[in-house]
Amino acid sequence: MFTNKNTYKPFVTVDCVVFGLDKSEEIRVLLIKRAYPPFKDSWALPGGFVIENETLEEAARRELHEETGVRDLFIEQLYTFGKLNRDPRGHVISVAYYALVNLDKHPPSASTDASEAKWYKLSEIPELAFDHLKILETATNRLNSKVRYQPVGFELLPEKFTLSELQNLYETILGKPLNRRNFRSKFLKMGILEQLERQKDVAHRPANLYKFNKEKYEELTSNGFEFAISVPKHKK
Amino acid sequence: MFTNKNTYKPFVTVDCVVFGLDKSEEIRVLLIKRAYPPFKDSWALPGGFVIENETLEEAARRELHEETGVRDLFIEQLYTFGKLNRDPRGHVISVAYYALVNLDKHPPSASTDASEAKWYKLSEIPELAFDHLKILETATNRLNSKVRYQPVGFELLPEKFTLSELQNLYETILGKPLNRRNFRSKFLKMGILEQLERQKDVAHRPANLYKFNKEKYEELTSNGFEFAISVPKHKK
DNA sequence: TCAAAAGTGTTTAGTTTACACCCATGC
DNA sequence: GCATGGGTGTAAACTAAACACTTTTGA
Repeated sequence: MFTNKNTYKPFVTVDCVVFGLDKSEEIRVLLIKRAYPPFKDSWALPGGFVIENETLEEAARRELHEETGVRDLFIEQLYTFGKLNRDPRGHVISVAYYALVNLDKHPPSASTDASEAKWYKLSEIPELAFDHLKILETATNRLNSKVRYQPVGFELLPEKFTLSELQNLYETILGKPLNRRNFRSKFLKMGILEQLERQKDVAHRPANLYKFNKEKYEELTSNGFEFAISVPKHKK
Repeated sequence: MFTNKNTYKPFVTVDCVVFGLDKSEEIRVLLIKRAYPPFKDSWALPGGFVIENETLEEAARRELHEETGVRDLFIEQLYTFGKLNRDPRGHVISVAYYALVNLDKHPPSASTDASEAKWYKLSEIPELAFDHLKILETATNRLNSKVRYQPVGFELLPEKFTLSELQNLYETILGKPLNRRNFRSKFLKMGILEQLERQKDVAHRPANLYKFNKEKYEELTSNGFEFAISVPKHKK
């Protein structure tokens, strides 16, 4: 070791903002009820201390699995929070991640470490421990800009989805109504959706199902294609 | 303290990618020659350990000042690097920042802690310590997308600049030639540039000088304006 | 036959791209 | 008077936005 033995070390945690889309087509966030102090019994983002021999992303995935049972989801680093008084235990730096998941695959249940885990609608977030509200706000902002420039929305949908479901997702995340015809033609013209069979047993004209063709997306991208969803300026 | 005394703590450092624009209109990066092991005498990004009672951004600004003498520049968090073997001293997590600065204000000199500091052209980066090349690549990618969607380019220019200087900057960062008339009309139409007096003592028709009107930009932004510079797809 | 959601075409406005010539200055 | 970079107008192609009616199914 070359470092001075007295080199100061803050604590390092990871926290995860897990976004999920339920059947009612609302975005929800996974929160856990803290089983131990500080903030015992408060709602908080799943997360915890980074341990030895573990990268940050590994820590995020481990904590998510331990506290909520979910595994193998789309995850990306969000921001690192290092304000001095964000944690009563001392100088605790939190590397925040956000994750996207489809709720059909990961139903609202599974809790092990934490005393409870629950999917909350964005409009009904309870008071949160630490600076977790700020982390959550940072994550929703990031999600909002991310869906416009990268095809991450599909992570929230089931593998097969209708164009209406896709549009609903975008409207929910962007908080604005989008024109149906423009939305459809835009996505279809991109050529990144693979058309599948039609819906069955719905009480209306059955919609076509599609899946996201990742290979095609990557091929187009490497040829200069840029994924972008424009948001009308004058509609609220 | 509520934490178990045995809670594991990695080291936490900050590293800064400082971009500067010199008079020859090339982007340069500030590197320091390391005065101590590990990687003694190697070139590296300025940075160092986070100390007590200090936020991450404070640490980044302090290290920058100590090692290179520069102060008060535009700085933003980039990404946090936490791979296990990125530092021979053990588990060292680095929170990276990037900064933008005009080289006229901060000439290539000032070194205190480090044995040497130097502005390198992006095309002539020497071998770097740790994973600093990766951090630098992450930063150039970020700068590339950032200038397209936020008016940060002005941070690299002197307060008063010509439209040609602005265009040069964009061409350098984006790595593509832009059409002069389209570039000019686009920026002028935005209404975020304030026209000043003309250049003096140049051996050609003197150009108009402009400055970035931040208040105007913020006013427009709050009314739905979105800053965006499109990059022609078919030109290399 | 009705309700419910799917699907479709066209016009208009705005933006992006591409292009070539004259202008003002110092030397 | 010439070299140097500054400055301008316009047409064509494309993209975004706005709009209303018909189709298919299950109940």
